[in-house]
Amino acid sequence: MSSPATLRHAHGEEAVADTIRDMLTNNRFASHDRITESDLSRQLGVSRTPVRIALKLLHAEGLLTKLEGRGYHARQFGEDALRQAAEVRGVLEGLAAQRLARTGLSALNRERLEKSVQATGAIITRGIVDQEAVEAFGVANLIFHRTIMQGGDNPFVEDCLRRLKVVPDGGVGEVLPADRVTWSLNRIIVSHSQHAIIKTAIETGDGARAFAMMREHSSAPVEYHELF
Amino acid sequence: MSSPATLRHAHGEEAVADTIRDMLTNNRFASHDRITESDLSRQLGVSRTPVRIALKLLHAEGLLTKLEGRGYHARQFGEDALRQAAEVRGVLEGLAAQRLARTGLSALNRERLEKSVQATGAIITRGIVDQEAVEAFGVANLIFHRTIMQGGDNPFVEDCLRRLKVVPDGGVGEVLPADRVTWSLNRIIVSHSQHAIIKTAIETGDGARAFAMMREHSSAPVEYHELF
DNA sequence: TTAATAGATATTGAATACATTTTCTGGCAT
DNA sequence: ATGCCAGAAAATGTATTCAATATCTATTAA
Repeated sequence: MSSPATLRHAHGEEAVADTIRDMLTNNRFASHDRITESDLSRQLGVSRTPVRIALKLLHAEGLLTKLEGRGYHARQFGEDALRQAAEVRGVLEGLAAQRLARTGLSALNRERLEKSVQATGAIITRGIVDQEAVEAFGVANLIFHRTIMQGGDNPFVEDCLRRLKVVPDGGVGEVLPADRVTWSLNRIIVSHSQHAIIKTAIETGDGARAFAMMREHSSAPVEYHELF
Repeated sequence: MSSPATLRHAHGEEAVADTIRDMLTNNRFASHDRITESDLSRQLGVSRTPVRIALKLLHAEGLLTKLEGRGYHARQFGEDALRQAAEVRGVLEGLAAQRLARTGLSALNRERLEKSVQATGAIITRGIVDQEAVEAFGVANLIFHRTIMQGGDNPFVEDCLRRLKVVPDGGVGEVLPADRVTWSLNRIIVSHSQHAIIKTAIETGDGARAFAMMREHSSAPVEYHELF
């Protein structure tokens, strides 16, 4: 899935931003590389104007740091960035879960959570942690988190959570890749149990429990890999 | 403090964005006004290029909604926007306070909180709620909230809180203006007590209390004006 | 009166040219 | 060696132009 150095979709200004964003998240720039409008415009085969706009947008997104007169750098995230992002994710997803517990689940959201929990349960019953299992878990996990995020029905929660995506593996429902974590059945069992508890808390209208468990679930796993 | 329809600082592309931002927050556009590049460029006396970039940035900030082919609208915030923003502010400031309780206060931050609490205490001792008192409260309140926000030492918290500023009166430490709330000594007493409790919780390292009280303090006041 | 349509208009997107500002570089004096 | 300075180079900011697309409007046919 290596993205080309030229534009995929010939048209569209957003396409330029998307392309550069991909280049950034795929570590196509070394940390010390200076990123300038002219360089990129040559590289992508478009004029400076759309590149200029794209760089400003990406800077506003937090993916680029400005070098004031010498271009941009790909923003570097330190060791603690993932933890910091997880803390924020925790309280925001917790808030969404709490609200959901208050307002009650729609039929659709209820089914989504149900399916997700069933899917992770099935992985555990099968008892084998191969690539297929990890992928299936990733899908179910994403559905679970997205349902809660959107179900919270607060545009600012979603807005803030979107900003955490600048951190590699820091987005909502993203699962640490196999080269960063050793996936074990234990980890899946813990996640599954937490999902199930959160679902129950929401269904019984126990907002405090939904908040606390969701917060724990969303922010702590960064530390769990010291456990298993 | 009516801002002129032309640019203040002749130079700088950011100046264009700042000017338009001011125009937006000062309700210089009717809700149905269509905002287009050409119109604004004429109005501000600059070419379309900087206006174009400014509009895209403001759209990314969430201040404008796109009309796809017909310009932008000034984003309208419904009745619940202030409450939704307050909920998010609550958990984020709560998180910052909790972290601060863990890591401990720097000498500077400790002094800031101390001064802020003393200032609000003095207002209560004086016992008169005139304009001077309200302004003094605003200053002390802002210092208190900013100290906690920044002291939490999590760039994502600050980043997310910054985004809440799109909501009128929704920013950190912003106090509802006199035309939206009747300021009473009661309200100030409640705020002061909460500040004092939060400060104590942080100083004694009681993270849970710091979180809970800060969350309450930052998100609930929207509802308090039904009390007093 | 309504619906369809073609031309006019408005709006955005991109490229180019130019201006301005800042940084980089090499040489010179101390 | 170190600091300073001037010219060159680089980078950004703005204006203007052309192109593409979408919207609006007036006219016509049913």
